[in-house]
Amino acid sequence: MKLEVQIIMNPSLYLRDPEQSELGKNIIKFSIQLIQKNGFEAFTFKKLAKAIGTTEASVYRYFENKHKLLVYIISWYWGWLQFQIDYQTNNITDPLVKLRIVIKILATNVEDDKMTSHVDESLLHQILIVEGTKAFLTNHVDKDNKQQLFQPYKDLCRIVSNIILECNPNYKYPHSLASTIIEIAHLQIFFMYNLPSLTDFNKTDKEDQILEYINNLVFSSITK
Amino acid sequence: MKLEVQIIMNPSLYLRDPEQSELGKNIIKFSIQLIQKNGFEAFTFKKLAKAIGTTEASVYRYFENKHKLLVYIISWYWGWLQFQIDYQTNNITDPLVKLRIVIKILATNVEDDKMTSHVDESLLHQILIVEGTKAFLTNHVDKDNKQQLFQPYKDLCRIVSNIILECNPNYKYPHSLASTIIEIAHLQIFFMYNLPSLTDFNKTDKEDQILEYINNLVFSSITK
DNA sequence: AAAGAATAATAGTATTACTATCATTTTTGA
DNA sequence: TCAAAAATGATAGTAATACTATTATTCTTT
Repeated sequence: MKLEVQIIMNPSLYLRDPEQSELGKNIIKFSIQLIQKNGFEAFTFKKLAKAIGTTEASVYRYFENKHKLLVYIISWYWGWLQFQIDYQTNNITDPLVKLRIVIKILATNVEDDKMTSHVDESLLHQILIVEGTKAFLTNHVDKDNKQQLFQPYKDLCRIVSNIILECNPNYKYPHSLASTIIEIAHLQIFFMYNLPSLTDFNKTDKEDQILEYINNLVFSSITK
Repeated sequence: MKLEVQIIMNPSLYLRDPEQSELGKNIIKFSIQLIQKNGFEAFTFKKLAKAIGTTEASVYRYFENKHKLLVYIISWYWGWLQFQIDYQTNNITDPLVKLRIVIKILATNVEDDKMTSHVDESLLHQILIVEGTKAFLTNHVDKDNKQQLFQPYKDLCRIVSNIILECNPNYKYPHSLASTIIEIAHLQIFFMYNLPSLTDFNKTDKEDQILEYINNLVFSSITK
């Protein structure tokens, strides 16, 4: 028996649901590979079509444009992370332990999850580090937001902020701290690899150090 | 008598120094206006040329491409902030007070500085919030970094991290905390205006709240 | 007044970001 | 199982972008 996890996506993100066909799944799979490899700016539907062995026109039947496709795969990742958090903190009662687990999920590299056949979460995590904020750092963020495109991100933040409040019901900035954890984890990983003088981490024991830094930041702030 | 501050820029950023001519200064001035108004993605040299009343070819004599121009204005801002920090923390001996001033400089909106005639720092700050990370979140970050394009950002972080160490010589993550302060300030401001459910701030007393949040985060972490 | 530098005017190329049309293949459901 | 519908492929075309090249004009400097 093969278990498959399916993340429910906002239909505004696509024209035709990519989960419903082989071509659709290939669009997702090869997009992740190409964006991770060459970056979002260099990514075009023409190159994607060529990699898949289909035509540009066919890709356009699934996604309006490459930005929507980026938001799709990023939202997918937020949904998947939410599932990971639910799963891995299940049955844990101590909120401090829970928060520590959550931070680990948010701040360290992931392995490919075999429960999702056409998505490589490890590549996706690398995309999130470099391209994650480009989903909303646009001049049409308002329009996108009205279409609920960022709901999975908001949901994730809400879940994390609730755990923060369990740790300290009087903490004044649970949502900001949640979004801070997520974004700082990405930025510090990026800096460590690309602009190391902006961090205090070296490439041995890398993830552990970043984890320690974020844990220190978070726990000293909420337990003070 | 009119005092003018001049920020020294890395010559790799431009083909012809924009400070040395009227056209060059107009390129900077109108770039800031257009990027702030429509976002970096919608910004083109053709539109810029039209706004200035010159031609695309003339703009290309100053800057290789629009990304270099973005990095130019962003670097300019880092240089200007460094000057602000030097200036505003001069003669202050208590490092905790110093750090508090630095955080305020990094995390709140700025007013247009009359000492720099063709640069509107207030607009520039808004550009930094939305486009700042796009300077380095590219697939050519390594090449750009080797050309020292991010030196002003690194210098700024080093200065801030030194102040952090003055506060607590045993603090383990001064560089990471410095880059965290800068980036989180921008992100939280962006979220507050565009995706408020990712923050705990509302639009009254906005800057004060973000400042409080960052101060809480920083000081609880380094004084613990 | 001449030389040199900067700018303007214009044109052109390759790529990107799409849209449209029509033929072919695959799916489906009566 | 056969016809209709849906999905895909093949091809073409457009407007905008991101440049490069060429020549004419104007502006500076000695």
